[in-house]
Amino acid sequence: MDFNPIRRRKVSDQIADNIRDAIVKGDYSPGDPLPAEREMAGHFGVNRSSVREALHRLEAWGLVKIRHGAGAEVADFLSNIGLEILPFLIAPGGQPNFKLLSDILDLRVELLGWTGAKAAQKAEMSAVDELEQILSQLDQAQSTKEVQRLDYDFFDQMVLMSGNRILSMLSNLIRAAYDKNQDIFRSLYEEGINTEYHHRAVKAIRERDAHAARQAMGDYGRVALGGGL
Amino acid sequence: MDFNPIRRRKVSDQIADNIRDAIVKGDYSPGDPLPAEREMAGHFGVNRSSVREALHRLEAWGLVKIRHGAGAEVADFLSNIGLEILPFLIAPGGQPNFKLLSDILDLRVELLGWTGAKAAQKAEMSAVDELEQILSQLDQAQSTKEVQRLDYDFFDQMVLMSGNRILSMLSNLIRAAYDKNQDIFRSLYEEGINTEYHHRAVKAIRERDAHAARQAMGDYGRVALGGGL
DNA sequence: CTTCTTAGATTGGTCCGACCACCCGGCCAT
DNA sequence: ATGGCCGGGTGGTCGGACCAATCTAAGAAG
Repeated sequence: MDFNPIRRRKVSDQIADNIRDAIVKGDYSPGDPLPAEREMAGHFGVNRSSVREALHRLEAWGLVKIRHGAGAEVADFLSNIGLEILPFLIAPGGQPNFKLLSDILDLRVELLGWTGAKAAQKAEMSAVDELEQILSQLDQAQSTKEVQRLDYDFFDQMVLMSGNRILSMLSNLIRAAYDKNQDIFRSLYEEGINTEYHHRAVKAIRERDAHAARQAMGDYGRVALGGGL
Repeated sequence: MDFNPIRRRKVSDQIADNIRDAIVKGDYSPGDPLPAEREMAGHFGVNRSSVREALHRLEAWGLVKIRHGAGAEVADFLSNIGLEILPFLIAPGGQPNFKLLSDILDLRVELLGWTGAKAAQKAEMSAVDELEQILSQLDQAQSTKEVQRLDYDFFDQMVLMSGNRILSMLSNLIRAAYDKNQDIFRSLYEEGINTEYHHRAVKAIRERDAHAARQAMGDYGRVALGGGL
């Protein structure tokens, strides 16, 4: 038996994806009115309830604004938008948004350094062992894909060690953005990576040297990631 | 004209608030099953559609997980949760979550410094003028509430000047968390604030001295904000 | 006894049609 | 020009029905 899995998606999910893509691709700009619920339902050939559900999900994500009696319109982008749709903003319609990408990398570089420092202050030694284990796997990794995944795992583990929950949430979002656009970020890893910085960071964390850990991770972000774009 | 606004809330909004509060207060823990939609509808005396709408909004925020045929359960908190509900996590049931508060302040201090540095690099001079204007208002402010608001405005303006959109989104979320819990954060401002750091930061930004700007804002975060909790 | 099957009950997903609440624009009397 | 009225369009809620996925427990097979 070797059939493809049956992919069953909720109607409302598909509708939501449809509208979301249309918005991030630029078919609708902030302030533009969206078609009425009844109209969309007719267009898609589904019940109005499903359209409503989709529309309300997009509203919860901050993409659209719904006003009773006056219809729905595209919300003011990038000001109050939920970070959940960040992954979809990175490459709308396949075209990478380089300004946004560089913003993300900038922030990540900063957070890398801080995360290293915090981890050095708070980490349990058992967690450091796990971090070292990930690093050894990273050293032996063959494929680009594997290197990419382990590099992210390394950062995730460090975030965990920092003990800051907000940072965890934020890291999850950035990770989601990376995962959904793997091919775009892959180019950063195609020539392999230099794990010298990782080793410096682990050493610094083990010695509880926050300053050195910050330096190591910050250098890594600037040299390995920042230069790639 | 000085009337109070008439507020009319959607049924589904009230339901969503109800369930959200029950969850963040701890009446339901991650993994716990929620009552069935039909049951809730009967309990609240509303139609099932409204309950569904509320439930799906909470799902979009990452608070609950809905499985077709198996009911809804509280999602694994704080791992994949949307940052939109951060404001409600700060003081569930009126009890401040000090661990979370300190996490937020920690992150804010770090971001303050970075924001200052970025602003020094990228800011338009006209924006610096606006920043200075906010600061002069801050110097003359009388009430605690006013000081609090202007201090936030000062930071917001600097975020704008940094030009990083991700930082803007993040800053909006933190600001929302502050606004919804003003009374908790007010204690930080009750003895007035020392605007020395603000002045140092403005001066550094005007001279495009990124290092000095980072130092000034970082110091402010550590001394004025970090010490209060 | 344990394990597997299966039928029924439970729950979320979708649909339909109806009505209410609200917003907007145009028309009219003032 | 102003305010009030009204009608059409829109989102919000309702109730009821059926479909689809899941769970549960009784019964069959070993």
